[in-house]
Amino acid sequence: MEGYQNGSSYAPFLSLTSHQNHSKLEFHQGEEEASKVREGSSRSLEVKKKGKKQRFAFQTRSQVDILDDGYRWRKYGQKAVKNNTFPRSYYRCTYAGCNVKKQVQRLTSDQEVVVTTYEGVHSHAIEKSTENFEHILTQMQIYSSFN
DNA sequence: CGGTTTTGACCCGCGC
DNA sequence: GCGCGGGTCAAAACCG
Repeated sequence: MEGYQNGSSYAPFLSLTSHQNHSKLEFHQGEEEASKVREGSSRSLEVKKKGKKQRFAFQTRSQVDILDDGYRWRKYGQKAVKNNTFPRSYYRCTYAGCNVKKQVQRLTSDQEVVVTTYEGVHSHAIEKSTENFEHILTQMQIYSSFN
């Protein structure tokens, strides 16, 4: 992580935490993702991104699944996971060249708790004001599931 | 009319 | 080799 640890630049999505030192944010620096090349198929999709895939998960108490963090997301899938009655939604940043993914999941035990997982780093500025999301940050809790 | 959501199919890795 | 679990695609519906 270089460049956005002081909040001077945009973190994956937590730029607004610069003044909120209350929450300790833990980034999960992703490992290098191996190149995935689908061969022999009608669609030859190659993911040759060298790869730093940052993953970050947290949970909030919200009654709505969609947390507006200032970016524009396009939903590309929804799948139900085992051990969870509620489905998990997959979103993607619609900015060109910005392949940030985000996944929202709701706990089956606590229906009010929504687990949001970000994956990747945004390479562009936020369009909307983050005041809304900023308020969410104050109540959000870091999901310490990584080891 | 354009972008986004929806929803089932497809695909892939892993365990048995 | 097959089945399961999870992730993604893509075409049509939908909404401003």
